[in-house]
Amino acid sequence: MPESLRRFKADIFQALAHPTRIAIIELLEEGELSAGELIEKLGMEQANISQHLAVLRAKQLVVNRKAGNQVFYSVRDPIINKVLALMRRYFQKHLKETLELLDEMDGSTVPSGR
Amino acid sequence: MPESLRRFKADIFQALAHPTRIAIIELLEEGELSAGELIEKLGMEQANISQHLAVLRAKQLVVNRKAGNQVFYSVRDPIINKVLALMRRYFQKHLKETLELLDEMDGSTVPSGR
DNA sequence: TATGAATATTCGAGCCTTCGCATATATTAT
DNA sequence: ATAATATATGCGAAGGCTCGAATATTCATA
Repeated sequence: MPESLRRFKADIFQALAHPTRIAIIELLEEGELSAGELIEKLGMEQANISQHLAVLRAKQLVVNRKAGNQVFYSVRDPIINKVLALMRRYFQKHLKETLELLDEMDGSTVPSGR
Repeated sequence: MPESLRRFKADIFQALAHPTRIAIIELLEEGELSAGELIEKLGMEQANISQHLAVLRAKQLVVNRKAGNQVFYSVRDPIINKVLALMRRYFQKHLKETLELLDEMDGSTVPSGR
């Protein structure tokens, strides 16, 4: 497999390699949402979300549809949803180690039992 | 879903977001290989491959087994292979647009046309 | 213990990404 | 044309990632 194709895949993973963008895709799994709705649900800066949407658009992970003065986004291909679903399965399968990893990587997340 | 879990997923995607690391995982799909064999097959700097292996290890995408003075690597969970297989399907499905994307993103990949 | 082979780690420079802020564009209504 | 709302884009600082070179570590063998 040529390097350029690997870079193409790598770029898609790169687009998914941000918590906010994962949140966006996961919100869109249930159906299309306007930029404004995404901003509201995520509770982040408008410009910030818009930039992340631009990244997802550039890699064509999402498509947008204009309606009036709003722009609605949706996931371009359900394969992407399947990828995220697989990741959820992976996460559940390795839950214990995941929690330990999260603990190591970020002390603020896993204090005591709970 | 809490932010920490999204970051966990994002970190895994981040680990996959590099052409060399994708090449490593794809080589390992067919069975375990030693670090030296990977270096040879990939034709890159030893230190470079070792660093990428360290990233994959840190995110637990690969596991390693020591035998003598060699270290053999293999993919930890076939789910990861499935993810890459899905990406191959995604690529094939959108081949045309992919080529256009590659063209836009990196002029060196597409010879003729424009 | 010393030596060589295999692998890992550290360090610094350059590059890319992310965020916040400001500004620009587009659409609708008045 | 102007105001109001929705969305996008440009810019700069801070932080993170990648590479190559040098160094360190581990193991087998003598």
